[in-house]
Amino acid sequence: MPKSKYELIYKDLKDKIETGEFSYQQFLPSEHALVLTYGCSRNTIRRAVSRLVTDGYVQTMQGKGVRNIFRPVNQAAYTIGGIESFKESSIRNHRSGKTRVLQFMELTADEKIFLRTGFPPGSEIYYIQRLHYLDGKPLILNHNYFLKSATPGLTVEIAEDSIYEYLEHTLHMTIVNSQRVMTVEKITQIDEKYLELDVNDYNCMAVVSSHTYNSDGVMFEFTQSRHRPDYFRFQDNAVRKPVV
Amino acid sequence: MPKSKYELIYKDLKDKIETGEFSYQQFLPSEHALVLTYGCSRNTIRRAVSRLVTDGYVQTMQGKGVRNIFRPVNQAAYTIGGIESFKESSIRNHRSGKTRVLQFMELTADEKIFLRTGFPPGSEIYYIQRLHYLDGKPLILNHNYFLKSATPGLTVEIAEDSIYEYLEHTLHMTIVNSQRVMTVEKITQIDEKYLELDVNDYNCMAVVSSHTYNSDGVMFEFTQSRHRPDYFRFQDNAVRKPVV
DNA sequence: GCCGATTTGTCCGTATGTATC
DNA sequence: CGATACATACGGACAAATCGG
Repeated sequence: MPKSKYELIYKDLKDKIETGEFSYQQFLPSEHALVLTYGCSRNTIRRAVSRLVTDGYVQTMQGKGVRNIFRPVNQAAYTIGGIESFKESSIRNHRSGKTRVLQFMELTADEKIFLRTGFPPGSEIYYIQRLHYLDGKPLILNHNYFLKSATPGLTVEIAEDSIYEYLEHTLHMTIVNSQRVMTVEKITQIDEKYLELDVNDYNCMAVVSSHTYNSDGVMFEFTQSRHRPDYFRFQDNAVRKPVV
Repeated sequence: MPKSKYELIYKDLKDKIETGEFSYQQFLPSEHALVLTYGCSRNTIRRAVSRLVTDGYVQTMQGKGVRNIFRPVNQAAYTIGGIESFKESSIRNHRSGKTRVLQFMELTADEKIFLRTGFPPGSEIYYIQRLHYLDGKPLILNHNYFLKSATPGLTVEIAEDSIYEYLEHTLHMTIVNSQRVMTVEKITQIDEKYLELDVNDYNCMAVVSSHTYNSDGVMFEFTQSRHRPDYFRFQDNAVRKPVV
């Protein structure tokens, strides 16, 4: 599939920044120069550059130019702002990921599940408990709740590989956005057992809860990810906006 | 100061969504209709809507429309993606915030500080320890390192009010972006003392480390924020991008 | 301090592509 | 198929900030 022009330019500039073609603190070519280089309109350049800004790769300054502020140390681990499956981020970080399914069951949402997940009572749900290993170490314990009507045909085999791959490639679902909340919670006996934790060492952990939507506007997934505290690391680039 | 047109439209739509003018899952007026309503070009509408998308307020769907997916429960606490001072977020959440300065000193960066903060050895630094109270409860313990050459004239009085206000309004600095990393760490005796924690209850906490840049491309601040685990809550909206 | 050249920021109008209904 | 809606792309205009002469 041919990508859009601004995405190609974005990717090209990103590569050039990552490979050090522009040094730290150096200005990129002006928008006008990039227009000539890529043979496109200024708007298209600006779209590509604005993605680099949200990635924290560059900063733009009116009257001056676009400055490279990328430093290679940033590559590490998980980056907030995008949605990624465990399999995808493992590959991106060149690590070997494995997934073990601890539980796989179908259930009907009751009041208690409604309060936890937001799925209305009576909804048919797949509940899956999975353990994600990175380089042989159990790092993340996931409690997944999938709305059966939106994600029919889930199996243990799919859950062991990649549920997102199944949803996107087989069911042709389009995953759009995910509302996430990060908190710190006490570890449970289940965490202790499967993540090989010692409650005398760490007694709490990072928990990421997410409500995920598809392009039909359906909230089809609620997931609670429980992360080993000593390996948890989330990155983010924040942009200062004028106070509204 | 007159804001730009797309910002005004963004704010207006955001208000209408928050006050429930559009119900959950309902479609907003089409871009064309909004063009007529606001008397502007379609590009301008699209810029406003795209900010709502990154806020997680709406999702756009080609051929269909723009769907409202905002739910009031989202208002809570701190939202990732923007840079906000403690004072600003207190006001935004209609809470009473207070700041107490525990330490205020000037020092010269050595190798150890360089490794922790990224400020090269020899840099003149303000080191400030501050405790942030919300509704009378100590919630956040901050270790601030400010580059003296970029932030001259800091005082205890300023640190008790708002350092960002001083930097932006008095020094006319423009704060651009902040690279943040979230981790979970063991609590220290200092945390225990000032945040009124009991190590037998929680023995670790959420830590947000940030490197902040101004419009001169200078990394002028390193801050480590240590959050009470039982009150820590960070929100985020992630948008699924096509795999690159 | 002023002026002009350069650079990014905002805004407009238009055309075409693609998805939905 | 046509109508509608969002997505991409182009070109042009002017504003605002920066910098050098």
